[in-house]
Amino acid sequence: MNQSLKPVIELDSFNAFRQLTISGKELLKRGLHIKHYQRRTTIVEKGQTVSGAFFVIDGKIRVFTISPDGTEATLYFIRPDEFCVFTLNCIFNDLLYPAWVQTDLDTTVAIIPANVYRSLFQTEKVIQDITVRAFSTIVNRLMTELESVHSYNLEKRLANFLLLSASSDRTLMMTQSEIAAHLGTTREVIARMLGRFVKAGSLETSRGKIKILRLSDML
Amino acid sequence: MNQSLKPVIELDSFNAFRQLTISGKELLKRGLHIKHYQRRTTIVEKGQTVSGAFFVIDGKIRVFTISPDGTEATLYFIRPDEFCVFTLNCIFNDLLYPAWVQTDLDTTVAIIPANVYRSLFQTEKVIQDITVRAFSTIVNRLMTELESVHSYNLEKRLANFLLLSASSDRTLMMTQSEIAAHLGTTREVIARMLGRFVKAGSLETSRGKIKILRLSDML
DNA sequence: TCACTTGTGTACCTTTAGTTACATACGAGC
DNA sequence: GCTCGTATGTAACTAAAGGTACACAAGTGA
Repeated sequence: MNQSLKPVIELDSFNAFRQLTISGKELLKRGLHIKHYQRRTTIVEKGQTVSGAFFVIDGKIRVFTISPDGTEATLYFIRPDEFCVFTLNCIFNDLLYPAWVQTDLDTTVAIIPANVYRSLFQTEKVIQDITVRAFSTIVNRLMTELESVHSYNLEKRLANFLLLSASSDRTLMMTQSEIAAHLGTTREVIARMLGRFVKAGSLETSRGKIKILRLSDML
Repeated sequence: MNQSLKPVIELDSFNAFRQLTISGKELLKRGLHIKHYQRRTTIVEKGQTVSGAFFVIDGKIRVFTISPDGTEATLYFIRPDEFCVFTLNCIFNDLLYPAWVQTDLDTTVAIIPANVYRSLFQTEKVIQDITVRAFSTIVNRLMTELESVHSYNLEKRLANFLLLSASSDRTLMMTQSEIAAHLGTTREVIARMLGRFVKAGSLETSRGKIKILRLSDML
């Protein structure tokens, strides 16, 4: 593969990286790795050492925990143009990765080696800003999630999840098992709740697909 | 104003602030406010605008949410020498404060106005490092909390909370209602579980006080 | 000492969520 | 159309946690 060309092309397409100084760009270019993963690939496991900062170029990544009994629960998603904050965390504090990571779609990731990222953080204002903004975002997401876990019952959280996950045509291509994994519960419970929503006329379900009809009744 | 002396004294007692440049120290000194609060005082409410970065000098602060039905749940504590990350978050993103804050003990707080903090962040390496470290810490705490909420039942979380909160003599001066507020549940539930622990010989309880006898049986 | 506030113990009931166990439905590929 | 793996629907049961209600105990202060 002619990978040598690719990083350069990719780099210029991000506002963030375009604002680097010349020497910053040089440094970054030398260290950067681009990786492609297929949908539903586990790319990091809990306890793994982290080689660098993960930056999502394209696709979508899911960060989740697995409890002792095996049920998963999504902590947050990483979308294009975002850093995986846990990798930043590991880099700055020399920690092991604290969760599992899976691609949710076909995904392209840029990996900036730890020492390169730390150097850039020292000297490049853009990187400092991006870092702080990334941490900010994730703190908000985690807090919101924690708050909603303790404030709302599963039905409300499910409704909320459906609304947030639905595409613009109010459709959601996802199986009940997948939904259950996001919310940290089991398939049967989701089936029961979706059943109630269907009975109330709020949803239509079919195999691997949910269509939202009336949002108002759900929340 | 003869307040000008106080910040200087306080300032020098922190490693972090001692490492500031001369101009950084000047800037900080001009803007810094020191505030004292009594134990159990609500110092920030959700939705409030935040004037600056809160730094705990002495005492202990509790950051918590309140759900629609009125039950509280502790998100995390802030101890001496730590920043309140949510205030940093508000400062960098111009947000309203997302939770409630109460002093847990008599507490002294340094408040660095938003614009001063942002300036310092631009130029002072120490502040950049402190900021990132503060964010790191909180991301870890929130993630751990989220993980344990979804992985463990209330009894295990209670046991864990007791062990972490107990002083070195394995004693905890706290009422059942307070414990309930930390874990986001009700007093009765805590009473029931403590009752079970007592029956099992793991604890001794008296009014406003819990003594841990055998930790091993609890986890 | 006595009234009062605050904290504790506990019994009973309800709701919510997780578990077990099947029956059935869909749809891609032969 | 038929087959088979995967997805869904659902009923019955269990467990966990919250809610109600009240008795009682331990300090507090007039």
